[in-house]
Amino acid sequence: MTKPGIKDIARLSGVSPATVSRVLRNPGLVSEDTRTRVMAAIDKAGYKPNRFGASLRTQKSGNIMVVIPDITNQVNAGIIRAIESEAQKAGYCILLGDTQGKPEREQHYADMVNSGQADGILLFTANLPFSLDHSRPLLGQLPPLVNANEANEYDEIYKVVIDNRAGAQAAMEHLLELGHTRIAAVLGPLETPTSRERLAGYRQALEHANIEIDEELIIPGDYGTESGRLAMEKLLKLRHRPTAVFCFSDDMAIGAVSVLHQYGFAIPGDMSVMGFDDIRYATLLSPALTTVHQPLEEIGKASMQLLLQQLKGEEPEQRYIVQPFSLVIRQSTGPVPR
Amino acid sequence: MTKPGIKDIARLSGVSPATVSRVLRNPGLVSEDTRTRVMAAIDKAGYKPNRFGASLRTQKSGNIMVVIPDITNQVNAGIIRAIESEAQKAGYCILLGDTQGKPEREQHYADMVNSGQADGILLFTANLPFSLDHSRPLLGQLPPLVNANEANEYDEIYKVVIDNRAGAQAAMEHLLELGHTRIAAVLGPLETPTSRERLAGYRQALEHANIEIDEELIIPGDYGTESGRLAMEKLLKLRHRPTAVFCFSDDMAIGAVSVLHQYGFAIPGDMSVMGFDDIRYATLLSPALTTVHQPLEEIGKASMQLLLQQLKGEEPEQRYIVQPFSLVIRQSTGPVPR
DNA sequence: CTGAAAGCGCTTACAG
DNA sequence: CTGAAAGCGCTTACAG
Repeated sequence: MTKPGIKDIARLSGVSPATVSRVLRNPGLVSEDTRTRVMAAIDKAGYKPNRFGASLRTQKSGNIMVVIPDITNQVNAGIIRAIESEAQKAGYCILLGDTQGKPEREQHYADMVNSGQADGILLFTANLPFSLDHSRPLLGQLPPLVNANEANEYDEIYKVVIDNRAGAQAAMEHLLELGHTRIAAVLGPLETPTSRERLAGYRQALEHANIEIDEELIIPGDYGTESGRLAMEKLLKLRHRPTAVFCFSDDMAIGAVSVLHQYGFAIPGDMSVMGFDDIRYATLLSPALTTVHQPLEEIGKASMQLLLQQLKGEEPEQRYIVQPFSLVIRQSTGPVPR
Repeated sequence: MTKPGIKDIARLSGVSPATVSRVLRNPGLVSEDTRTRVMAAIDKAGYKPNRFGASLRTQKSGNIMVVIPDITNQVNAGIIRAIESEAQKAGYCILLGDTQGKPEREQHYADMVNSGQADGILLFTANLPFSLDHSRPLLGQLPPLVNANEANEYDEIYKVVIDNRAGAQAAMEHLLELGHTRIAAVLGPLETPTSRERLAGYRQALEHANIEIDEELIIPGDYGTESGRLAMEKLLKLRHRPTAVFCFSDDMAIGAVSVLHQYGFAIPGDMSVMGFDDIRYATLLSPALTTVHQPLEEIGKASMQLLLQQLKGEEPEQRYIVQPFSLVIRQSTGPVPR
């Protein structure tokens, strides 16, 4: 028999299709005797319920859309891994949407939720690709949705984040304690609240230390390795160079380090380098990278749980889940050279 | 109106649901006049066809299952990115299945194709998670399927690969030309044909050069950074150390390099290190890693195209697509120390 | 070029 | 505990 259907199983086990369905969805409603008989037929025939029929009836796809700017990014990939694992446990599948940073693709993936292909959406972007009527409460207009590791401007939206400002402050305090006063910052995209928060932490730490902020030391970046390289090239051309640089991502730190090595500078002898993220490679660099650790697995898990609660129709008690960061001091930072 | 259906659009534009469907699926069959009227209604109402209804009728999900052992791996992630992009262009969505190396999860994801949730499957693993009757031709028993970047034992199965043996040989020849004769190999998992091919290339190159193979220099590994570290620890303990090491992945090379740095060895002064993959970070290491470049984007594209052809019911003319590798010589390899 | 009708494979409220 | 029936939202062969 090719591809048995629910009717085939019903016939094989001498019950109605309704009962077969119950055995699968709601076994408690069926007598044990019937249940074993039906299960035997299902196993024997290798029956897999066709999801379309069920989905059409229940209007649930069993899918979750994950929208991400770049899957090759280690931070994103680490979070997705945890998300996927949690989703699988809960019986959901992950639909992957790599936007490559393009808003129209974001839109396209958001539409899949509208067309019922996914029951909820996990967003790694700051942008909210849904048309909103701002005069009405936001939550009623949106599908089950969680922002993972990237905040957005709407307070009402469920999100899982770390305290980026405090993370940046902790990083800066470490550098300040080492005696650095000329500390450069290599930023992430300033459209993202995450990056703005880190910048706020940077400024705040310097202000607390009564160090005047030199805007020349604040270099734009996009979290990518190449922008770290470019930023370091710029910093090295300055007449009055910094003695430490705080990169808002490990990738940028890796780029910065490669430029320093290229020109023969010692790290941290000539310049200290601080990253952010603690990706898998951070500890393997030479020197091993001092950085701010983000708990990717926990962020992924918590995001999924927040979404799962919404999917069940529950109202999660908190809109924000803040995961703890930690400062990981390795070998790329050291005392000010003199 | 909440969530307009095809009937709503039909009523709004004064046609039958059948015609609305035609406008969307097969506009050529509809008069221009009707088409514009219907399109206007669709736009106005913000109608998105519900995929379940269509899927149930057509028995096509519009999804492609991608089964991958580890999404955080840079090689996999790079290929997926291209796959996702191609899939999107062709109107397909990607269902992501990270198996975390567990066969039961592989099985689970393969089942989604059986239950109709995906129309085809892209496999990054050597294993074939389908029950097969080996007395019958293989292809009739399988859904549309492509092996991406990892071969398996079945010749009949569509796959996109590079010539791993030749890649390994090219790597070895480079080291041999530099005068190395004691060259260690750090292997990938030997269940995978990919890794076995690379090992064959390693052996072949040494044989061609009339160098006796020292089995002590062949260290098992799993492509991960940690196994690269472990392998290098072992090699350094040898009484008669190698002067070069060929790691079957960049990740292992990165691990090996970190151990060499840790103990103060110069690269390539004391030991040359060769990788395989050319991940994004290879060029940023210090020293920049000499490695075998795999064209990830092309592999992803070709895999998707091979799958798309099957999905259209075409028979692709070739079962194998072999993508070109290239040897990228950077700074981590140099002449034998003396 | 268009419409009426059948049916894809399930689930579930209803009745018994 | 179980069955008959309705119906989820589409698509498409058929008829005109």
